[in-house]
Amino acid sequence: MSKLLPVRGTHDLIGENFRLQNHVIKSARFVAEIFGYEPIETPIFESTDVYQRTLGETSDIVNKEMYTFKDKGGDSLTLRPEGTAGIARAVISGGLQDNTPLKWYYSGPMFRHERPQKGRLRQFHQFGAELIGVADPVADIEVISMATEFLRDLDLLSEVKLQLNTLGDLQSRKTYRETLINYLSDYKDELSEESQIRLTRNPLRILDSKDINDKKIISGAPSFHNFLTPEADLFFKNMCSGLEDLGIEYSSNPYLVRGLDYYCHTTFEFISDKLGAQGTLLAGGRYDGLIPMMGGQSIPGVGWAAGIERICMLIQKPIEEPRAICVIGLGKLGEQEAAKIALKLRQSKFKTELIYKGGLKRGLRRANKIGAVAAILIGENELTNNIVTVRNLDNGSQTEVGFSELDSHLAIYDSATLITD
RNA sequence: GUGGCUGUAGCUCAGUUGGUUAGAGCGCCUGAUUGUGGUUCAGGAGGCCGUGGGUUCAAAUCCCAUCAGCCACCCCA
Repeated sequence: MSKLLPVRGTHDLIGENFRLQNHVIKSARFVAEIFGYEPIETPIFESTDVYQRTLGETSDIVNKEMYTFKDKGGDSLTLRPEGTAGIARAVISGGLQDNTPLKWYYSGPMFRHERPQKGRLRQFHQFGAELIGVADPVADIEVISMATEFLRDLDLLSEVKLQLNTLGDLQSRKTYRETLINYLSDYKDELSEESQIRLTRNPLRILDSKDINDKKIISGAPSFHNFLTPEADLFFKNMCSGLEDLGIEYSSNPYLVRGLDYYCHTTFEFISDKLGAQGTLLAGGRYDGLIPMMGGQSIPGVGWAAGIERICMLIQKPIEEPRAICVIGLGKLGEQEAAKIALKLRQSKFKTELIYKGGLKRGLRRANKIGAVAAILIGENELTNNIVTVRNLDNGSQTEVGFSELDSHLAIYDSATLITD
């Protein structure tokens, strides 16, 4: 047993797992490009206050989950725990506030110091999309529609459910917050320990408590939707009907409360029941207050982020990769020729595996192990006759082919072996 | 940060009420085939039984501690 292990909550991404993640990210990029979004990459760490100011003083992310450190100049820096705050910072830093709408997508690692469990890591990957500068619900609709198409392309739409809620505008939230505290105070002693703390810090979050008793109390609570200002109510209704027009199925969950402070109006989550306790695989909402909160102009935004690892957990079928052609040279001259042929194949974009050493048997065994479609054999016979032997590894048939006809002969394997992107 | 479960070969796991050289399957290596893979057969390598302490004539097995992993709470993608 080695003592050299990856840091808790991190792991190495190798082979199939890596390919699967790449596949998911590739699908997401593809959809984002189709929707007219542009790629952006912000740094993996930011000044600590980028997150501290925006995520909310009461959020757990700020309170206990951030990887914060001082650099050699004494500045407090933080490994990004999520993507949106950094994007908002980039809007301001880049002087892009007059260039709206900004339509961006990003992907990369995020860091949170949490206790790892199923679907929860300390370094994990997100893909996200942001639409900045559009106050109308068309933006919310587009962004949700994009998430839907992303999941459809991955064949996951039947596995997930879309839940929607509105947090209203500031006015709505303020009124409701008071009403809720009023209501819950009567039950204060019956609430779970955690919810009693939430009551003073962030009462809205009691709404999505998992505690059975809390749920009972909440079911009698006044409904948020009755406290929406007419504007907020209209916003939500317009968005819902827009989703319906696009044939997007959703259910309304009045208890869906996002954890981060900058959300307002729309919140949504795509949820699966196959992921254990961490059922949310893609979530987002509207954050009109974020950029002004950071000192920028009053620019609205909507967006979402998807947990790549969580999405990967739902994908069962293996990713199809091109199969290789193996080039096996025998003897010194054979090996030299093999290297030349391998390069030619590679220049023709065939996935090519050059066998470095060992005899024919070893070479073929390796070819079989990596699932190659064919092996090209170059030994004494071939060298003296200026040919190569092409062995079809699926049926064992062999063909002798002249050097010049090799490319055209291999065309029969094109669909299996060519690397196209 | 709190709780529950689990640590035996590269991987997945057996290991009876403590008892002598700790096993299997898969994988790996060699050979049956010195120019022919996948199947088969024969053989081989690989273990401080997570770590440290304790009980005992004797510990993979019982006790304590510690570390790690998983799952859950919390929170979130």
